[in-house]
Amino acid sequence: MKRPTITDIAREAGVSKGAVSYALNGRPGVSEATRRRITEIARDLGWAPSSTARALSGGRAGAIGLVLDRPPDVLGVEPFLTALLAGIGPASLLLQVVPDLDAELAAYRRWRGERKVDGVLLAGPGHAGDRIGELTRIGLPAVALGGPPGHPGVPAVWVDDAAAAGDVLGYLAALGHRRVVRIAGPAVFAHPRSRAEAFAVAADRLGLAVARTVHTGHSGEAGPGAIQRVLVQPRPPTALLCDTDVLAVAALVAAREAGLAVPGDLSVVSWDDSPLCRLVRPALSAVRRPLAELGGLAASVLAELLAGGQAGDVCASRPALVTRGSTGPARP
Amino acid sequence: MKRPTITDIAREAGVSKGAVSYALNGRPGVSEATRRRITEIARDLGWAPSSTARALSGGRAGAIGLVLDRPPDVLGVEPFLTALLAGIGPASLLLQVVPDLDAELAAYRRWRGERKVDGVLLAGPGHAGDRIGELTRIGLPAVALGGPPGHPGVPAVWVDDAAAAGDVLGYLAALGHRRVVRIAGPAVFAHPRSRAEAFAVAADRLGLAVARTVHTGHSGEAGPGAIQRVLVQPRPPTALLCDTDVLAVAALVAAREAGLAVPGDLSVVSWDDSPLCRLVRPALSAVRRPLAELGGLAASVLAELLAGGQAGDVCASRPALVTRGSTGPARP
DNA sequence: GCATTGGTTGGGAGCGCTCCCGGCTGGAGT
DNA sequence: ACTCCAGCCGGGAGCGCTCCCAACCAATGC
Repeated sequence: MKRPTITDIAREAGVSKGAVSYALNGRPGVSEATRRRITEIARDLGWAPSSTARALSGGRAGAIGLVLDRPPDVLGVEPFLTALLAGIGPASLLLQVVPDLDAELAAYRRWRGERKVDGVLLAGPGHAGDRIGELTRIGLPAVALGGPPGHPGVPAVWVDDAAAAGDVLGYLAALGHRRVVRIAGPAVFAHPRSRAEAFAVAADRLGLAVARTVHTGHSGEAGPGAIQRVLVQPRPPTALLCDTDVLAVAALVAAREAGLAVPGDLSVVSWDDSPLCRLVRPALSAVRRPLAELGGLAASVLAELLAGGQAGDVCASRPALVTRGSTGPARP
Repeated sequence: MKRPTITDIAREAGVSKGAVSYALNGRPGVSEATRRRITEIARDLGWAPSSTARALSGGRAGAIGLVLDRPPDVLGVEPFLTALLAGIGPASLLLQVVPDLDAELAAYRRWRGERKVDGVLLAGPGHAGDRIGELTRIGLPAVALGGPPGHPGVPAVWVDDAAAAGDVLGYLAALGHRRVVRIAGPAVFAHPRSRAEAFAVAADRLGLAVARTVHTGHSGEAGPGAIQRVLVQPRPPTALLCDTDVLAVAALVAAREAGLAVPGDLSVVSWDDSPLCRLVRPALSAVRRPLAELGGLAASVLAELLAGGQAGDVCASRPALVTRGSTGPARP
């Protein structure tokens, strides 16, 4: 019950290994008749290419890597991971979870040294430029998920935050909201500065009275406290735009504890949709980002980069605003 | 800037490739002095073993696989995934997300055919026995995460549900609860039947008046509705034990809509801890399963299985009950 | 009829590693 | 001083594939 190799096929077909290799890889060098015959024999024998042998010979590993840098309590990474992975599809994705940046870089170095992956996807909240710099020094091709764009050699694949911010603020402004605060947290697959800019630009265009951004810590507990402080200040916002679904739930909790009705006194929008948004009451209005598409794009851009093509930054399709029960007209 | 190979090291050290191989793999055949010299040169040259070459030669891929069978709306898989991965550590883990069982089996077959992985971790809610059967037919060594135990050739690694059920029900009984309903959902890395039995046995031992299990659908929306029906029946339960954190949040929502106070009228326990449990109000009492440990155990059991050892079922350390605000004395 | 061309095909050298086999060396035994 | 048995080490085959090179073939152009 040994697995067949191209040598077996060659012997069976009465040709050489080389011919079989060319035939099965669909490249020129064999006649159409021979190719068909070889293909047929390969199918009959149940042949499948040995990825290890191919990798050794071709110098490519045939896999890409993704390291999740996960300080223990950063929330909200997970729901997106599966969407992303679903988008990547059947490409071989080597995954590793590490506690900090050093371990992340060590993982890249190890993968590079052992030739386990051909390239990596850069993910997670707040990937600073130095991470990209170190990565190019290591010599691993990479694609940055969620930006930042404009980095030479490391194409970014991201979701259009400007469009999302425009949609959300436009919707809120139409409901009469004039004071909107953004709660910034550890958003995944999104570049924090890009969101900040998008928010500021959209607010400016709409002429909102207040459009601040409040940063919460990265810990799980920091969210509710920071939000509560925002809500009890003089002239509090009438709407909150939260970077993650978990922060939005925290906003719901904080509002209830401050005696504010949602959406009567306060509207809440999550800048990330998830099953959790549908589950809570009131259900959260949310921006649905095309994460599966993002994953697919990232994989194909990386593939093009590996093939030697000059891959550039690419933006996924426009995110959609899903309105549910957590948003309503501003109290006059 | 070519990467060094053992041939380079051999030339540098004035020995043969074979000696270098033995020296660097710590196996007998070279003297201690030579070994040290070779090791030093390898370090100076920045040598790292090529996993592909090693895989080709050794017949081993050096990676294990995990397929997530994810019908679009099954909730609650994600938070555990990262914990599990963190536990697996630096072992190479090939991950793929597929839409259904057929695709899952196809992925196994492909991995097997291309020799991409040496074995797989079986995960996800409700892995039926036929999945295991098909897997052994494919010929891929596997370890079942969360059970079921007692399957020849496919060792199970699981968390002690019986202990958890005993702890939770003992705690609730001590608070005066006599009617407890378990809300069963798509729990991950847990065998559903094992939980059902554990729950029944523990309830029986404590002599509880009511200890039913109510099954919700696998969809995200089915949870709240089913829970609501449980709460409005005559002689409703005074405590709910929910299989997942998301179901527990759904219980909180349902209780509020039914006008029940938590924990005044109803206690809620989540049979899975997560950051979400800490975030909501009241914070959810929960069973904390040692998932990182589970991941580590699974990886080591699989490694032993691959090494030819006769690996048996193994149970992770006892889960801990974390009490928070969602549980209190039963209303008399 | 002969050299030239373009398309096929066979042969074989790697890719970097593991592991077996046989030759070499040293020290102990007589 | 000679044999003998270890322990070390060099040499090389093999893993399954890719890809280069040379040999071959038929058809064409003169």
